[in-house]
Amino acid sequence: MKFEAVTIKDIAKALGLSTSTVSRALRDSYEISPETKKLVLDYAEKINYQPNPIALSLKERKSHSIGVIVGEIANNFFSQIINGIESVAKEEGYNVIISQSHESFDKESSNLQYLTSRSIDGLLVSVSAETLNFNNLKAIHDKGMPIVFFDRIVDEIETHKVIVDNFTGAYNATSHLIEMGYSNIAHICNASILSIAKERLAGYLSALKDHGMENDESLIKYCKHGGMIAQELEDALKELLKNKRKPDAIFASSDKLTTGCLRILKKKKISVPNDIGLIGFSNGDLTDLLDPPLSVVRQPAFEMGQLAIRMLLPLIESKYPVTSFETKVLSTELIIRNSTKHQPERVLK
Amino acid sequence: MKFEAVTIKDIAKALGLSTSTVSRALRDSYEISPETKKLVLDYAEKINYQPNPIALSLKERKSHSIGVIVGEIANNFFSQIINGIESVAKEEGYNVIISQSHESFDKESSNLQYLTSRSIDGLLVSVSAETLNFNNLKAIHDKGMPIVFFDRIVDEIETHKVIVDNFTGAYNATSHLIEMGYSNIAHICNASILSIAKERLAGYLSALKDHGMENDESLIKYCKHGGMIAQELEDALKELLKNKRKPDAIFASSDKLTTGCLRILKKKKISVPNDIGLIGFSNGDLTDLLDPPLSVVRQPAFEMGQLAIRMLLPLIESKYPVTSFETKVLSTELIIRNSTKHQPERVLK
DNA sequence: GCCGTTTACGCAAACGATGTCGGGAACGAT
DNA sequence: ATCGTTCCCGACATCGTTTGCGTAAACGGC
Repeated sequence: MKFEAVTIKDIAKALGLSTSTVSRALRDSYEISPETKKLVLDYAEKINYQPNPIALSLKERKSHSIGVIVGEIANNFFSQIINGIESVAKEEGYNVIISQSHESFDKESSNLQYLTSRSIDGLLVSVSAETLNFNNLKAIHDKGMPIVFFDRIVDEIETHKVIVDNFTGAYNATSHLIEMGYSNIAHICNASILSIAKERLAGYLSALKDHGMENDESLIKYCKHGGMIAQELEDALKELLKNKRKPDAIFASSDKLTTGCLRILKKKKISVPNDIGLIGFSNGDLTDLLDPPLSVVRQPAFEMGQLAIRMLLPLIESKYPVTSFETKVLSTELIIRNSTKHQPERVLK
Repeated sequence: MKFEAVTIKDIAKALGLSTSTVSRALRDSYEISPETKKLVLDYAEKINYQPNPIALSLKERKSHSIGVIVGEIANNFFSQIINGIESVAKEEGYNVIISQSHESFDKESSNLQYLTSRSIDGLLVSVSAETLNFNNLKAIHDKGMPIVFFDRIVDEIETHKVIVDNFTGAYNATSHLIEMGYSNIAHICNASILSIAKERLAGYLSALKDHGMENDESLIKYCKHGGMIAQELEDALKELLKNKRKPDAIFASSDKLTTGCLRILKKKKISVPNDIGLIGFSNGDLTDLLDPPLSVVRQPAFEMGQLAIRMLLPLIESKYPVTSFETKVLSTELIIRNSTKHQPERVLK
């Protein structure tokens, strides 16, 4: 059963005008007399005329839709980003089509394929944890599709990018742990190929070094599915706990890894923060209510989303290929709560 | 800068054929000779031809997009529903356009307006907490737009609907509180106009009655913005705590209200579950890690999403108006954790 | 009264694809 | 040789809208 819409032709017929006249009247062209304009406008209003966006898209070769690829919308970080994107998109008359990679390379590829086949005007992408090569993205970009990367960027593709200062975020989180008295600090991160994983690892290492602590490779664990597969995190943690240098604190690199750690530690009856301190990147809205309340590195996700689309639109609307690109870097915020609070030694003081 | 796509014309020109022949060859029409078909198919493959969905939409007067209106995607309940919707949509070749009401009637109306102007084929709706009248929805539905309601349905509009058994969910939650020894059970719910609020209230009242407890109006509080405005929940709770019959347990009607209660009670240093027991509808994925772990009524959100779109598609694709509708009711699940655990009296036993 | 200019509108092509119709070529049957 | 089929394929219209161009009518200047 279809939804019958009124077209410009209906107006033309009803008023005894041509479609061109109606079209121009609606667009307030100088070629149309004020009387005719009023006639058309009033009638259009009366029958609630809505221009058909599909016809317009065909004519303009622009769909006014942009595709967004995120890990999963259930993740607060991404849902906040999407809110930022949508707030701008709506203002500017763009549609947003969201697709989720669920951190799988295959899903990401098929989403990419799907989105481009749906003729979108541009793409906002945060690559999945599993992504090993960027050939698909590169091919699409080379064909002229405007892309802006956010969060998990791709160095190999030259375009605008929006990230946070992952290095400093990780540096501060690690330094905080050190200052709280933790000395064997483990780091659980995403697949090592990811930009965010590299930067956060570097921040972690730099903080250790600056505080005169040595780097111990056995305290660094990679979760190449970003924690989407529960087992990989469980294995990583198991290895850490069996490690001859046993960690007394964990810095986790993502939302899922952080809360995942907490869940496993609880199951193993390991007390946070007394046995092990825990801090991680997270934009969850319940971290303050957890047991214990989590110390987190928070990212300005809403702003990232806004910025990303604000950078994308000029690429879409530019008549000539853009050749100069920039990478915007936003700051993270360190929120200290009880999960990194007291070391046993400190309690005794 | 635009993304130049290859069209059927390019193929026709390159092969010295007409566009109609190419079109038919691609659609494997019997009117085309096997040789020509192979020629066209091979060439199309080679230059990676993708049919333009916009042109198709214009021709077929179908956009192959459906609109979804939810409260907010940051809410796990809704993001799970969306996952369910997308899983089916993708299979069936439909696009999903998500819009968030943020529980505001104005935003819902403008989203509705926006979605219909984008020529969608159908609509999946869970009305906002603030929605006072359904005139907009009704007008759109009367014009022939297929709509399926889920979660928060609208009785006044006759169409397919998907809900959970809110009555039983609430009944079981309330009964559980009673069985745990709580006797002054408050209920915090959404705007009283909402279907879910009515049904859950009824379940709550019925459980009280069946256990020989009397209904006390002063223990029932409505949050007409669904907890989106922090103050309203804080006020509701303040009143409850000042009430002459002071509640020793709270049954909250939604995710946001449940975790919101917990946050406020913590701030007021009121212990859950010792001072006050807490249970609520929630699909959050961290409720087990909260302090205390929350007892919840969980809804099969993913299935609801799948069911909703599965009911919508026939409405869209039917050639004649559908006049017979059904309402599917799914079961909720009661998950018992510590937030409803022990009453002081019980501890002493 | 002739011509140039302005005003106000219509015609038709175009965007990419599909579908209806019609027709040329090849073939067999008579 | 003529006719009827069948097989392939092209011309054209169409979906709803915009836009370049053409043009009739009105008007003003001399």
